[in-house]
Amino acid sequence: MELKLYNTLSKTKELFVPIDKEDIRLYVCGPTVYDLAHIGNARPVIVFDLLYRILNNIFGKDNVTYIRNITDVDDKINNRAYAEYPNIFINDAINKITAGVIKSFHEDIFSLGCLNPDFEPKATENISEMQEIILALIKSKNAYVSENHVLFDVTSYKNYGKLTNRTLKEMISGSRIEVATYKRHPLDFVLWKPSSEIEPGWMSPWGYGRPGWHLECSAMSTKYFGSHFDIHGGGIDLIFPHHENEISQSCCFHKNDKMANFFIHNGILNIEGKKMSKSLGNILKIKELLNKWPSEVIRFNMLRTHYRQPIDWTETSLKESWLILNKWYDVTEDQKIFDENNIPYEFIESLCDDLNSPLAISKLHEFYKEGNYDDLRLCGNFLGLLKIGKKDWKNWIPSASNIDVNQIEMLITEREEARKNKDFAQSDKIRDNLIAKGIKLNDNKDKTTWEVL
RNA sequence: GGCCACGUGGCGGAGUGGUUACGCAUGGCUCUGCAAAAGCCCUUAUUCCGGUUCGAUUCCGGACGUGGCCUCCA
Repeated sequence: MELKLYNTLSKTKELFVPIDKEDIRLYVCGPTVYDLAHIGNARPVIVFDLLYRILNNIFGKDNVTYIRNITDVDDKINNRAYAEYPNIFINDAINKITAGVIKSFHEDIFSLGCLNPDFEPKATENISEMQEIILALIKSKNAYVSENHVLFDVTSYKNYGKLTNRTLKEMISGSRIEVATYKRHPLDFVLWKPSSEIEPGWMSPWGYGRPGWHLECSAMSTKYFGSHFDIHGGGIDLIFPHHENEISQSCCFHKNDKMANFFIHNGILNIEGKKMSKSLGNILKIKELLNKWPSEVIRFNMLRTHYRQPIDWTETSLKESWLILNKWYDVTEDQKIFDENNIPYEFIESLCDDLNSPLAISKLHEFYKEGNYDDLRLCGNFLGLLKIGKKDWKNWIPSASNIDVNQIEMLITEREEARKNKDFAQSDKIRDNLIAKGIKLNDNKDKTTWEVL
């Protein structure tokens, strides 16, 4: 099976050819762990989980290595640490913050059905690796020391701006930031910066300080993957400066012309047509969504839009996602076990065309229509859907609700009696009372089921 | 200002140089104590203006519109 992927480097869809088909290397930029993950954070996690599943399917799980790092050096983390633990050493305060956020992040994405990466390195655990790169870059004159900072000299790398598709001149013309005095060129970026006594830091040849953001991915990808790997992924907003700067550092350090063969970026996510932002107060946490919807609704809703398109995250589309899954769950048979290697060609083929999940999902609709429920379930499972079992799906209730399942069952039985006795006034009264509580009854041929509105 | 992406029916959302997937909603029918659910069936679309072509929604150019990046936001 041929896999085609859109490569930001070339701005075209390219055939994916692994560097070594027995050692395929996928590196994805993970979260900065300053606060509970929001639904925008979930997008790359779900998208690259899908890519990981496809790579596993084509090349074999043992031949694919997936790394998703954790950024735990960041001023937003520092600010929380000062505020919440003012009386303890800053590095310890930070650990308390990040440990909690990481735990929560793991819970969230486990709920969303994402496979674990093989490695999940943290910036704080790779400080010496980053320092090694800095030393080498200073030696090779790609970096310089200035006012206790170490900066990367963007003019020293001829391909700077290639990923972003902009020249240095074009970037400066659009620049709105004030240029720090210690920079030779306005776009030079920090590899190491000094920390005050109250800021987190590590000892280094350039004094007590901390690394710049971009450096961690160069250090961690080098550590696990060496100088050159297959795919580097992340959100589209990471193209500049993050990935551009990573490429500069890594290529100068390794004396390479490529860091990764493919750069893949997912589109942004809006909430009800608006960008998520603190000022609008519309930052939607994954946990909030998990309280309101079965987790597969969230995952399915994400996959219904192609990963490179912007996605508008709305209540309406969540409802529609729920409706479709509910329809599919009606025909699943939990006991059946499938051969995972027997996935229909047309389904995988859709996914192999640059992860065209909407087209792949249309195949599921066709399977449903044809009554081919085995392939529906098999392909659904591949996408991480239709996995929880019919009973769990049907009995799922929002965690915030005060719905009493036993009471509902009792009322249903009571209503059945009334209906048998043709006491429709009574039976309708029971149904209306439940509707008022947000529970809808459906009288199927054999029995009555209920669902939460 | 620079760079980039996008513009498809009531809504969501794919593909394609020649009958415009798929879903949701709407409408009709079947079933049903009623309602719902379920099943069946049907209708509606490629922003505009040029060009290339026998033929363009698809390729090229332009206009208009929307959005992203140029700030350590995924």
